Amino acid sequence: MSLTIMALAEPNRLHIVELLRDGPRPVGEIADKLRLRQPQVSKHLHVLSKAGLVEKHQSAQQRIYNLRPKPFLELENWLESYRYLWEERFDRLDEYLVKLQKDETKKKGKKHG
Amino acid sequence: MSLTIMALAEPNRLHIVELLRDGPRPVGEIADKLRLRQPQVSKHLHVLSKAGLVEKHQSAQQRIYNLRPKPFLELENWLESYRYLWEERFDRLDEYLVKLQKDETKKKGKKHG
DNA sequence: TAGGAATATTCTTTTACAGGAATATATAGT
DNA sequence: ACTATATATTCCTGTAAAAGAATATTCCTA
Repeated sequence: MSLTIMALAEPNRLHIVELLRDGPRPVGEIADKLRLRQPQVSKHLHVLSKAGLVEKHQSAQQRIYNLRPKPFLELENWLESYRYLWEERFDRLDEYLVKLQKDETKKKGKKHG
Repeated sequence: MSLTIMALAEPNRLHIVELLRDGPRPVGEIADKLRLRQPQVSKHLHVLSKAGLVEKHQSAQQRIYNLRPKPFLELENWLESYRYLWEERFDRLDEYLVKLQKDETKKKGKKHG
């Protein structure tokens, strides 16, 4: 998870991933389409590879990179634990503020009594 | 999207977000639980705030931070465009390799004829 | 096996950004 | 007004990591 997010946080790497969403691509084509230098693309792909986001297949001199599902699936699972944020009817903030209010009332009561 | 991911990519910020998943928290409590210094927490919260991931509410001297749904929802939507990765029956890689194979065959044919 | 094409690696330089320390600001209570 | 508490801001420094440049490696073809 953390590795996945860190790999995706670099803008050019995110672009590469978004390009690969449309299908597998050799390094040179990625460099062309994104107007990056080949060595930087290779380096970014290396990082993405370490994070398990892409895999490499060889075809003559070319290296074809394509996305791997696992980290995306994991990201999706992680996100699920935040789904309550837009699905819950009432905010937890309200809850919290009401709780604070109550605690405050208690304190004052104690002091006086 | 890009902003969201970049904000989440810093480990301590991710921890903060995961802590806030359980409910709103004042700065000091975040610092305590994550064993971070207060100024760093404030700074991280500032970044998270700029990315729209958190909002701040005031209660006496305390500032209560809590998660905002929007960026999570957007992340979820973004992820949806990758869902084919684990839902599709056949790999796009196979497709691509077969295509390469065909192109190669064509080339050789041309040369000879 | 020489040469060319595609990609990877290495080394250096540059830059963004996280942390540390000190200080400033805001709010409440006395 | 003064003090304490909670948080924010500023300035400085160190460092990780991205880009640039040059070179190495791998593989195919003639």
